[in-house]
Amino acid sequence: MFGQIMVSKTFINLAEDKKKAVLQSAVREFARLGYQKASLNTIVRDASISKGSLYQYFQNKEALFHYIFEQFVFLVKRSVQGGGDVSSLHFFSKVRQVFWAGIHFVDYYPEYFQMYLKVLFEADVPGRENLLARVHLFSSEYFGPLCDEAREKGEIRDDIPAETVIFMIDALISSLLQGYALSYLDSGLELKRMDKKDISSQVDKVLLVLEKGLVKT
Amino acid sequence: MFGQIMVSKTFINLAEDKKKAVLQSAVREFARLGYQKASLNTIVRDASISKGSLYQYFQNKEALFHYIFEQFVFLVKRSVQGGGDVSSLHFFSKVRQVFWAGIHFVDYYPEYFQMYLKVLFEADVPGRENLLARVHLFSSEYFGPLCDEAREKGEIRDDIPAETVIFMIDALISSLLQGYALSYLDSGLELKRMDKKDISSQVDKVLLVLEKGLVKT
DNA sequence: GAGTAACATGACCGGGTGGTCATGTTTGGT
DNA sequence: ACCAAACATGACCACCCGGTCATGTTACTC
Repeated sequence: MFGQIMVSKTFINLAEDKKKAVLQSAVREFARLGYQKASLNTIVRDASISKGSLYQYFQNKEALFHYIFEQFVFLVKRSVQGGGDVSSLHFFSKVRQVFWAGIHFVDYYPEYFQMYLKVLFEADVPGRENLLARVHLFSSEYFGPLCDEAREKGEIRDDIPAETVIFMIDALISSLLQGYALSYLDSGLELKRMDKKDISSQVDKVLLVLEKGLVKT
Repeated sequence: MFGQIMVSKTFINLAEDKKKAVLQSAVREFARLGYQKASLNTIVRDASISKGSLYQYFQNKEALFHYIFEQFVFLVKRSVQGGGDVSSLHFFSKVRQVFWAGIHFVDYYPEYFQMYLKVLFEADVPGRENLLARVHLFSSEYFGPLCDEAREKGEIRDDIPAETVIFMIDALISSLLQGYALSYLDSGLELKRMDKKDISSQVDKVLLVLEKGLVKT
């Protein structure tokens, strides 16, 4: 939709290697410093191109950034939805799948994820509300039907609104991924140091509480 | 402890009005733009002082920022601990108290809270890990004993480690406050538009799930 | 009221920024 | 072989930054 506006055909037609180098340098810089502080000078130096070329590919800093964020959204969707057929699973198993999709995303695209976190808390990113809305829209479009279905099947209680359930799942996944991606955000779990098996049992514990509650039965 | 180093006695002896003006301008600017992008020029303009004066009060930008963050930590502690005697309450009532202390904190000190959020996701804040560690230390020092006690009393199940419980409470409180403070972080609850009564019932629902789980009993 | 110490001021500095553009180089069609 | 169009280059621009410092102003002591 924005494709034609934010990136020139010169860039589209570029050799694949060069394209990757430019995108990778840009993602890395945006992940490191956020939108405003990211330096185009650094990006062009890292990507071994000239500044003039960058401005031939993208109209300006904003267009470059939006192009990369679009890539991020695409990768997120593919990660969550590409996890194989899920329709036969129990509600909590589906939620577990999403937890794991998140963990894998951070593993495969750590810089994209960190860039996203930067956008979350940087005030003057152009078009930021739209960018974040797109991510959140995906989240509620995905979990909303899941909740409704689970409620119909009687898998979860019906005196808690779907929005509240989504909120809690969102909060727990976000915090878990943030702790996993950035150790200093970890609130005591030390996820960064765990191997996959320990992380798995952590996720299981969180889901157990979500399912059965903190009070022993 | 750092008091003598990071702020001059000239500033301490300043007229209360002027002191407040300087601090307020600085907090506002750091909240708006984060550490790196915050402009000392803007701060001195807002506070109606000269740049030279600012440098007579604080050694540099970093010292000013650390002084303000220290204020933040002090205000947080006072907000959570100053909520009256709590020792006789049930575990979940205590947790509810902390939720409310957070809501009130955001109401009273929105700029301090936003500044804190900025620090969370800004990479090159000097001494950032220390700053965040101090906040998190307080959180686990507060909730740790609470969990242990609740487990002894049999108020919560004993097959979930305290760290996991703290992680979940932390995640839910953080997300709730972030959604409350910054509407674009809201994941569908629209907390920003609620009155206190609706927020209260939202908190209750989250705590109900935490207590009894999502599966109907 | 003179003298001095504390405090206030803003022009100025080196450096980095996003963005521009005249110039040079490569490419491909004929 | 030639030429035009597409692409690459980096010096350059205006602007803003954090930080400095010579100079001015205020306040207090005797």
